[in-house]
Amino acid sequence: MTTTGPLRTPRSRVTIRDVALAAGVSVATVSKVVNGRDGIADATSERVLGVVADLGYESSLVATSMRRRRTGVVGVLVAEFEPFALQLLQGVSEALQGTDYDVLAYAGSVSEGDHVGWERRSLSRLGGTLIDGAVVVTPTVAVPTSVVPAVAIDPHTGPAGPATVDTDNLAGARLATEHLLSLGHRRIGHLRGRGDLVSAQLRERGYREALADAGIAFDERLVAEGGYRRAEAAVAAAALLSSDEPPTAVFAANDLSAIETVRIATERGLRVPDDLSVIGFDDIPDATACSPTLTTIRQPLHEMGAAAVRTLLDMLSGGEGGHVRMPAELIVRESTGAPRA
Amino acid sequence: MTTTGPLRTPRSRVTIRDVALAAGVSVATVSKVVNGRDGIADATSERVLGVVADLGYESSLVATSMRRRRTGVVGVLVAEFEPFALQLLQGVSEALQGTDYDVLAYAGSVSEGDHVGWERRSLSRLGGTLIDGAVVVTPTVAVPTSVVPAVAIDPHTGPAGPATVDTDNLAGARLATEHLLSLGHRRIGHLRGRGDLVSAQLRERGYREALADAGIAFDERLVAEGGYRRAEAAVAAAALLSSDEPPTAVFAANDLSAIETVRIATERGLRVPDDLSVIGFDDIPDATACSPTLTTIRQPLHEMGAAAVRTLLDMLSGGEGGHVRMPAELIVRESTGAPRA
DNA sequence: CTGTTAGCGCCTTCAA
DNA sequence: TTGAAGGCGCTAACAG
Repeated sequence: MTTTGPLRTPRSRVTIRDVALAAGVSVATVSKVVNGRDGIADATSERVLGVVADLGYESSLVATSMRRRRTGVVGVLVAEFEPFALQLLQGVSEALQGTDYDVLAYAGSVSEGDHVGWERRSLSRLGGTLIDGAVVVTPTVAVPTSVVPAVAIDPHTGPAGPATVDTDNLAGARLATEHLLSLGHRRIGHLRGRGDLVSAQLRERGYREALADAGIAFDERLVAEGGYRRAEAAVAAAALLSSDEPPTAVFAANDLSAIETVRIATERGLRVPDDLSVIGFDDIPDATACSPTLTTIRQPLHEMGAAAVRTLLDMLSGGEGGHVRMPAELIVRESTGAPRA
Repeated sequence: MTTTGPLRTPRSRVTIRDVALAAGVSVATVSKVVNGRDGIADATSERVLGVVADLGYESSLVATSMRRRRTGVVGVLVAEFEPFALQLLQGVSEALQGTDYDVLAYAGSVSEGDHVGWERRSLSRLGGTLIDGAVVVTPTVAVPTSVVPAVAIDPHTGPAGPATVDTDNLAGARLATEHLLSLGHRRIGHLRGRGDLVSAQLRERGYREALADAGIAFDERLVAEGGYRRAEAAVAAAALLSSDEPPTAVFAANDLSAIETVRIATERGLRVPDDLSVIGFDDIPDATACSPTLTTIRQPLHEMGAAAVRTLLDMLSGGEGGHVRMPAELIVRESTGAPRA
């Protein structure tokens, strides 16, 4: 820290040129040696490799990918590193073990705010150069596939575009509602998800259909806007619970909303599940960490990640893509029970 | 797929040149407009911006970072996307909200196997170009800081190098052992972590010290090698439980090992915690998802991620780095209880 | 105000 | 068997 000259050179990274210089060969030769191209004398090769080891040279992923077609890296593009995306990431990563692909995850809207269209931006910025293909998590708009093969997981627009993986939201919502019905509930509330998302619409439809099948009339007063988000869900839950005839059970469109509902109910002195049953959707890790643990509809996130990888690998070798729909599963835990009396 | 000519041009990504061509200006001008440099006529600027929007142009992160010094991206380098790393990643990501840094996570040994030294490789490949700084999760060797500022979380070598964040492993292990002692256990087993890691050594030392303080002689037969890994831990747990005088409680060096221990015990008809108490270390999400839920020593992973970010940001603006040690916390759940009779 | 020139680090022809 | 030249997409100097 003594010399703060105009040209700060903090022992920059070792480049191919440094290796070439030290080995007394040309840059091209080093490149060939490092990449195992043949047509190099054994002696030269050894010498170069020695220098490479000495200097700790590693080719720059960035420079390499600019010049080469293939990088051997699959990108997982997310808006934000939240539990849902992280589970998916884990599934993707596991499925990629044993292949010759590395995984790179990129959160595109960390510094930009909730900018809709982050997926397009990320895909353009990374695609064609850094990554050979992408798994895009919960894209808000159609994923352009022109830049690089991409498969969308749980796309907000439903199965549009060449390749998607999602969960059977309709069946899942029916499962949730039927579970509450089978426990004896008749006044069942619903906390909607974000109205502009296909998944939320399907979850509400499943709720309505299950009610109809059970011969229960739909009651608009039992439904509120949870928006898939904590804050919004809290307000909605409070409204629902303070109505004249509050529900005895609530189906929240996702676990985040469900957890908020439990919190609000508890604050008001209601016991879950004795006074109020709550069921969520997703089965994020928090669903088992909260108290009481949350009954929910599980989306098989790991398997979805793996399915996305299969589709992507297929596309990378010329395949067409396709749509995969995973089953939803009811996970009964502590937050649901029979209504009182 | 009809024309497989020598020059495959599958609607490649839109480059700055396409924009320049379409707008009838030079490449440099487009660059200036896009980057908000001044000295451009309003008319030109507007026209270029129009074309940019039309074509959906986004600058390539790779190309940009080759030319520029700063990329505005912080890298989180992990060996593998497993729960521990993912929690940390979430902490890092949250702490970076509101700054103008994006997050990029890279798993360096997915395609390469357990190659020791993945951190050096990843750092060299990404550093200096793609990322401005790095948070390296559980590096196995000293992290070279020459390429780019880097802070190591839970380094296997202990607080070496310019910047690290870790948990007080010694105190944590004492907490764990003292918890079992306070429940009345006297024959307490230990599943070691990987012997070459400082964290594992400290955890064993904490265990021994706590026993000594309680006046209990150390018994080598109550200790086995769990290696921090599922498979190895299963074997070790089986050995421990089938000894002549099996322990009534086990302190496993991490949650993964603890969960395996519970599984093995259950298989053999032991009830946890009635017949055997088990305590882990880490508090990964699985610790609440298993049954019975796991008593453990919590490492504050989110906070550690945040601490790493603080240190890194400081280094990025010329700071020196430093060592942060976080407290460990006992989380009592269902897997521990008093010994029978 | 705008275009030209010169690379960033690397890989791939093509000559020598 | 090796080296020189060109260029991937972009930006930072410098000319015009």
